[in-house]
Amino acid sequence: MNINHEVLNRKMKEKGIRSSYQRLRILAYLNSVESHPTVDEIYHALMADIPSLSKATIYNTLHTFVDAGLVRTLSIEDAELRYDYEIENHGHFQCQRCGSIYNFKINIDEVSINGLQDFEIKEKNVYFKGLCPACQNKIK
Amino acid sequence: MNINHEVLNRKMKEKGIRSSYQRLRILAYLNSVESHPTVDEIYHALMADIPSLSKATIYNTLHTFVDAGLVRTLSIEDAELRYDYEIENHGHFQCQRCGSIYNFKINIDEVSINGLQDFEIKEKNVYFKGLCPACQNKIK
DNA sequence: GTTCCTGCAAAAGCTTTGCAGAAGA
DNA sequence: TCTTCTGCAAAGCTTTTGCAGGAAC
Repeated sequence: MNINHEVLNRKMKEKGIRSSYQRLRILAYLNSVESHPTVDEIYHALMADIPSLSKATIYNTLHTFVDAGLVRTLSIEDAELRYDYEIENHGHFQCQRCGSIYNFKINIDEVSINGLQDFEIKEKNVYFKGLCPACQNKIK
Repeated sequence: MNINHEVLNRKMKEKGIRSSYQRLRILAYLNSVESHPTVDEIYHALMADIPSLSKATIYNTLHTFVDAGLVRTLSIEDAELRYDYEIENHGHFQCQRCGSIYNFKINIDEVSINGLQDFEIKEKNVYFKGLCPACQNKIK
């Protein structure tokens, strides 16, 4: 087992999640990719190594991770939910042509808002939509 | 036909959408409610007046509206899409306890971002999650 | 008259759930 | 040993699609 896997196993135990091979591989995959994969993408990526892997297991595992605060969901008007290993505040940009999702840095706390005086804010999300550089070139 | 309906009919024609009774009623409903209804909510709200109304018609109509830029979709990690008559930039707050969605004012353009130098941004969305005032009181 | 919309039904796709066997603590 | 997880299958939901009849232009 490589060092990264030990770190991830420790993270799971810290959150009170029992470790298993499937859970470790799913978490490691989320941790390794920059995209924000759907359940289907995770499934196809791991199927080669874990032929017995079931989609239901991926759904269950991701719910466990989300409930524990280990990963979070991200939805940008998609039919499928996407999952994000990063918990820290950052924005997401989705290209309307190719569908790819990119991260960007944003300090949302410096912006002024109005109308949430008595609300308890626990999570802030920002997502932009438009055209990525590659797709702008293709359209020209 | 009331004045509001005339305005909405004109709006549809401006966007090149053929008018119909169902479309008018769906658009009027979106325009009248402050919530951000799902297809199912729209369906149940209009069923009493239009017993023959089909869900497929609502789906088709909303796609037509979205494509024309008359309404927009809004998704906050929900299984169902929600629809929003407001096109202007504003933020959405969803209560994690009761699920209600509230609008708030935010001037997202005043915040600094990093990492989207060559991207063409067409739409900016902000959504927060947490507890609304009513649910904070209930928990205490 | 031609075009496009509606409603029904069926299909497709994502997600959840029940359960028996297997694996982890 | 006891608890919890996995994988399969089936079910549940949301959304899409094909088509005949009807409404809008």
